Amino acid sequence: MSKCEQCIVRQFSSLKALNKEELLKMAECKTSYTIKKGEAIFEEGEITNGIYCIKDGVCKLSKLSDNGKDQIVKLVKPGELLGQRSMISEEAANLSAVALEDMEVCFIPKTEIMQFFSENNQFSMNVMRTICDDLKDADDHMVNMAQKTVRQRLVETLIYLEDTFGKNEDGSLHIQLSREELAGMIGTATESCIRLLSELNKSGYIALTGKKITIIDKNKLKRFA
Amino acid sequence: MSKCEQCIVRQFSSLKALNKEELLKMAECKTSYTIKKGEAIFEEGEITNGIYCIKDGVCKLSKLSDNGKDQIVKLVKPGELLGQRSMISEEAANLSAVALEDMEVCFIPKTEIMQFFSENNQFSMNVMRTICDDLKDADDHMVNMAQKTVRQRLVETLIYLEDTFGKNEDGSLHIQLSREELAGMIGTATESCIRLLSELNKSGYIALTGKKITIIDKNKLKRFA
DNA sequence: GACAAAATATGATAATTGTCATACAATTTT
DNA sequence: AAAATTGTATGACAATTATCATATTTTGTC
Repeated sequence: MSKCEQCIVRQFSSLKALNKEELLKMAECKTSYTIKKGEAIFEEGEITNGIYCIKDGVCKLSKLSDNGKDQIVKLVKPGELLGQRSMISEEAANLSAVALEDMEVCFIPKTEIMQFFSENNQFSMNVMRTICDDLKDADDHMVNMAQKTVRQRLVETLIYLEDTFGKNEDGSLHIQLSREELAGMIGTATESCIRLLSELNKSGYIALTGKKITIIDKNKLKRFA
Repeated sequence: MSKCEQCIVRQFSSLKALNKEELLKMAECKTSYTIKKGEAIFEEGEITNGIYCIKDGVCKLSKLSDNGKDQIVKLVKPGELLGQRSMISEEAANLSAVALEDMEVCFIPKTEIMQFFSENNQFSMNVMRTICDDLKDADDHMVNMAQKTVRQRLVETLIYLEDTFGKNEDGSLHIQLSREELAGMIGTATESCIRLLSELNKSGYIALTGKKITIIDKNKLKRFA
């Protein structure tokens, strides 16, 4: 069992407010998991009874719509926590969490977290702030979905992916999404997504090499949308 | 200055966790306002430095999109609190709050609320839970915006309005929204909204009498969408 | 009540987006 | 290595939705 005290990603999450004693307690009750690309950490409707701290890898949070398509609501990076919302609301998960890469996550039981809540006010405030940030992002995202065209959403998503997850040495987006997943992020049909990528490619804003996507001129792309 | 202790709507908000002493303190520092229909409680970008408790009337929370249209993110009823998110995140308001009816609201300064946070754990948990509920609603709303047609969104919004705000004696929706506002809720052009209402009217699912909208058969309408 | 302004309604048309079909490429399985 | 499966790409077409123009109705103001 590894020590939470020495875990680097913890510094980036709400958990940074925990003191030594609390970290030792947490290290004792946590469970570590390895999740393979494509596997689910939890699924919509599942009761989780705790939260997951992401140590390594990226996952998607998505929801199945009535039309059978999976809408991706958020991508989650190392250092972030998963399942806080359902735990606090005492509800089943509203979203599914599926690994986009191989992942390492730690599970911390609800009882433990609830105790931190009642004893460590700074920790509570951190969690609250994180959820508030998520709410702002969700509201903004919603407005974009409602008011922007598919092309605008695609362009903004590509820029977001580069800014958030970085590029490979060859300049292509580091994070690997299938066309279907990209379509699920921007909220459109897979074919429409492919078609628009094609168009951006032909116009010279991006380059497509296999599944790799490279943004050629970010500012030009921004202005175009 | 009226007593918070006797305020009925308080019972429906996170504020129900406050004890007698805290309520007395709050009554002393709160400010009551009357807001006329169409007036703003606060605007996007404004620094609020506290929260508003809605005593009477309904308001819309909206955000101006790049295309110049106002997207309505949420409607807020008596008993609910406004401005919690920006206060906790220590940011300017992300949304504008504009009265849809004449309103009565109370303003409670940030310093006061922050003290309740640190001294009353139940209150903190209540606020957290409310924000978690908002986040779930926002995520679901986002998926709907991304995956459903304008017709589906209109139908679901009409049903939501009846379920949430009730009907008049004549059976029409109690809450009065302009066509532009309704379009702003479902995320579409005003003309498209009007056209679809017309269509639902001609098909007998709803009745339009002036600005009044009456749902004729809720179940049939649901099935239609 | 008359006028101006705003809101609602409808038509015509264009643009966007989704769906279905099919082809091709890449990946996995046998 | 061949076959099967899956993912990507593109064409053709239909459906949805936005935009612009223009009536018509309602509301507010003097």
